[in-house]
Amino acid sequence: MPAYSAPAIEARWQAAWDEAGCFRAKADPEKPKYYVLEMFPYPSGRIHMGHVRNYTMGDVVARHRRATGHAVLHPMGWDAFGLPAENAAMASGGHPKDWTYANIADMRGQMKPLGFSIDWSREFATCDPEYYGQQQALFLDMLDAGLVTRRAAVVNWDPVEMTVLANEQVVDGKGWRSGAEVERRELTQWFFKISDMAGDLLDALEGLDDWPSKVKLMQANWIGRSRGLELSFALTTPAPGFDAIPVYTTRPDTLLGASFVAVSPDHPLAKALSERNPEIAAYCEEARKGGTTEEAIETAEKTGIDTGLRVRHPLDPSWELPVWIANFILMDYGTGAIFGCPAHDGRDLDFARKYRLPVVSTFVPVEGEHVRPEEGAEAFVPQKSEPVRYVKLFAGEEVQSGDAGVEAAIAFAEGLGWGKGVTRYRLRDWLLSRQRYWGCPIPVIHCEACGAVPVPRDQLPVRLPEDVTFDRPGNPLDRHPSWGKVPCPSCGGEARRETDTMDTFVDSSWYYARFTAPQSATPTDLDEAAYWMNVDQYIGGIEHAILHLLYSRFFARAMVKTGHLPAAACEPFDALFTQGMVTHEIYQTRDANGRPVYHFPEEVEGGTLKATGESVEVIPSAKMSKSKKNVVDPVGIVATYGADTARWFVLSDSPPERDVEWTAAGAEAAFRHLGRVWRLAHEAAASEAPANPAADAALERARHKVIAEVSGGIESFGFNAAIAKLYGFTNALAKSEAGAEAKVRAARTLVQLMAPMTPHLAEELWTLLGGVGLCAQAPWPKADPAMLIEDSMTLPIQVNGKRRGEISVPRDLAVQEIERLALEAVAKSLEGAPPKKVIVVPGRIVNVVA
RNA sequence: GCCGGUGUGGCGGAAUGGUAGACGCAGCGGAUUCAAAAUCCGCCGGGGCAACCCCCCGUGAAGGUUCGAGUCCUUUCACCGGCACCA
Repeated sequence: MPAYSAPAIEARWQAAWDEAGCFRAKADPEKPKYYVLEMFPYPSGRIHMGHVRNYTMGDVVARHRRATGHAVLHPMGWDAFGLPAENAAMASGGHPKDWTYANIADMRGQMKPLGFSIDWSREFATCDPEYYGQQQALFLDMLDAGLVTRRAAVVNWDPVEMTVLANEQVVDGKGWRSGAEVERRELTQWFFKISDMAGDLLDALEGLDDWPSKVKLMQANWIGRSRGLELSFALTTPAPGFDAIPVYTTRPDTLLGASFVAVSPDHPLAKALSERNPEIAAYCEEARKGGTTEEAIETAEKTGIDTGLRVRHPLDPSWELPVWIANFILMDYGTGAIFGCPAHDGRDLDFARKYRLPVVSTFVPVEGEHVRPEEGAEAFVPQKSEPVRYVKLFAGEEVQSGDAGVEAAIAFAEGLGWGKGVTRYRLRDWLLSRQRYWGCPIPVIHCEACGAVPVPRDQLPVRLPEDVTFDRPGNPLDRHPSWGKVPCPSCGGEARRETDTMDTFVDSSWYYARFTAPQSATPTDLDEAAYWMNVDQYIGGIEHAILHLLYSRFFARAMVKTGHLPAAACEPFDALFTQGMVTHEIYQTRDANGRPVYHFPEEVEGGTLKATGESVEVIPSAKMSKSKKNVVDPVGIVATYGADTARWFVLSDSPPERDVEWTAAGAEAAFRHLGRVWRLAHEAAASEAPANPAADAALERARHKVIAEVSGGIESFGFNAAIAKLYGFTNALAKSEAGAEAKVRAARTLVQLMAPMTPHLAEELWTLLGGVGLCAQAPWPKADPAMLIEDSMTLPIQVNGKRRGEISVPRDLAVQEIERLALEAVAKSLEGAPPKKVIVVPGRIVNVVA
């Protein structure tokens, strides 16, 4: 028997699959179709274990579906635009294009040896002009359909580099390279009008039965539908151009607890006041420092400035409230102005305490002790569904839920005409402009006479110029000598190209549709899209739960609206699975100054550095990252153990939705197990043992059971559980005294069930065990239901919920008889006392209440 | 700060409200071997007991619902993901 050696077999079977064209996606009217897609990778240049895990899961699904008679589409591509390519160009002087395509070639070379059943003929990169040209066509159609708009938006501005920064380039409120304090600055930008679809995007979540409920919940909270009141506070102090401040509130029932009105530093009123009042201007400038992220704004210390203006309370003409400008009010949400009710909002309370503004409770709990916020307690913010007792009431009942209070307040305000109930969404329009080079150019030409004019479709794609340099900060498109100078398509006069490129989320919002016809001369081919869409199973990281998935759902709707997808594809992903990360321990020593120094796992052995013998500190597992050096290179693992071991390991130890910790011992164990299967298969193939009726029947029973368990495990994404069952069946086969024929049959089933996870090993042993053709093309085994039924079973007996014995009974024994046997079995524990009650859960358990 | 998730032996983890710890790793004992590697067999949550039986404790912490809770509810702690220009 030859020893198990992956290098000897894996390349050979990959060639055999290629030659047979096993993985070419072919429409077949005789078969149900199945489209399985994993989120495509960013071409960083190296694949990592997270990729291996993600694509292995998709591959298991794809291979299993092929075996169960589906026409399968399983494509791969590259999410190839983005910042890292420009950063690399700045750091080492190359060109983003060269860097990106070289990385793609490297990564493809690292991926192919893993044996994924991918239809590589459909591969594309989003930076291919053939792809982004179609994206420009889509953009123009969306522009025509009224789905695109242009207006001002706030960006991170680095005042030293004079350039826009991405959020990740802002560290502690400062530019990552210049170290200068970042400012929030307004720029005119392009938007997709996703907020027009907010209601539909929210309501349609309900129909996504095969999405994780946590993802649907996160999306629902992100879209954030709220019912509230829009009202205006009339100014009692004159202000130029303003006689009132419109405010939106989701808690109009707390209006009698209002103690101030506050506007965003970006509010028109704040801007107007800044022009006349240097103190206010200075405050607004200060408040605009720091990054644009919601996190930065929410966690910053709350500050404000009293404008000196006063407004009248709508419920009491004699009641005046001060108007503040405050840094925690977002201009993007509602009207950019609020009324503060410190008693029932934590942020307002912090603000009120800091600036000694009044705190007035409007409701208290219905019962129980309650310390009011005005007496020093925390803000009282119960769930809106919870009933509370109103102590400052102007509408509805004294005791009512917050929801009822809100509705009563809205009805009251509408009745008197000083406010109106509105439904608002937290979801903002999708800002798609980026002031960067390495992205899809926005196909628009700006003409002084004609405005923003679409590039004529016959001039697409608008290609990125290649003669650009990255020796300075800022967008090379802006400073390119000739690229931007074009005649206006409308009047022929002098005009300029738009130099903004598209957010890379645009690229990944429709690639799933492009895979159905990747060479089409239009964005999609409707026949192909109608056949292959929707994606039956989408697999990727939980970090994409909100933005990528929401944008893709929006794009699918936009593509339906512009005629690029059939109506049925408006929800592009039928089923979604979010997998966990691959983690690893971190090995750290310290340099002379006590700063941490990280070491790669392969440099460490037995808690010490191989090179110097210095002992390392082991930090618990975290997501693999280059900076912490806790990465394991799949290429090395494949070279040492083979692709099958890597694939088996990433699926075996953890449930797929959870993180998995890569350990050298675990990889070793996976390899040993594959070797064991290898030996058992060879032993079975060489066996001449005569039939052994009892053992043969037992093994056959176990064979049917494992078919049922593994099939169910794969279908429900219980890959780790399926693998545990395969371990169990391997043990059963090893111990079995069955004859040669039964053992060969069992071994053949074993390798076939393993084939989705370890396809190369499976092919080799399939052939050895007399399997016909390629295992990759063999039909999936079926379990005989009759073989799955056990004749007798063990029932545990509890007394007061604690296990005190067990009985073995025929599976269809009458309940009375089970009860009698159960009482007999636990007679000792009952000490002669008659039981109060006996609960028999047929087929499960008996509980005696003593 | 806000939204979402996770927490079970030395470790990764299993368990439709029904025998907690399947399966694997590590460890321990044994077989095989001149020896080792490889392989095979057995044991393996904590405590009590001479001991199989048996008894007590045990699923981050504290309460609750239930005949019965790792699982459901409330509070709380820790860690992870997202927060709109990282992908």
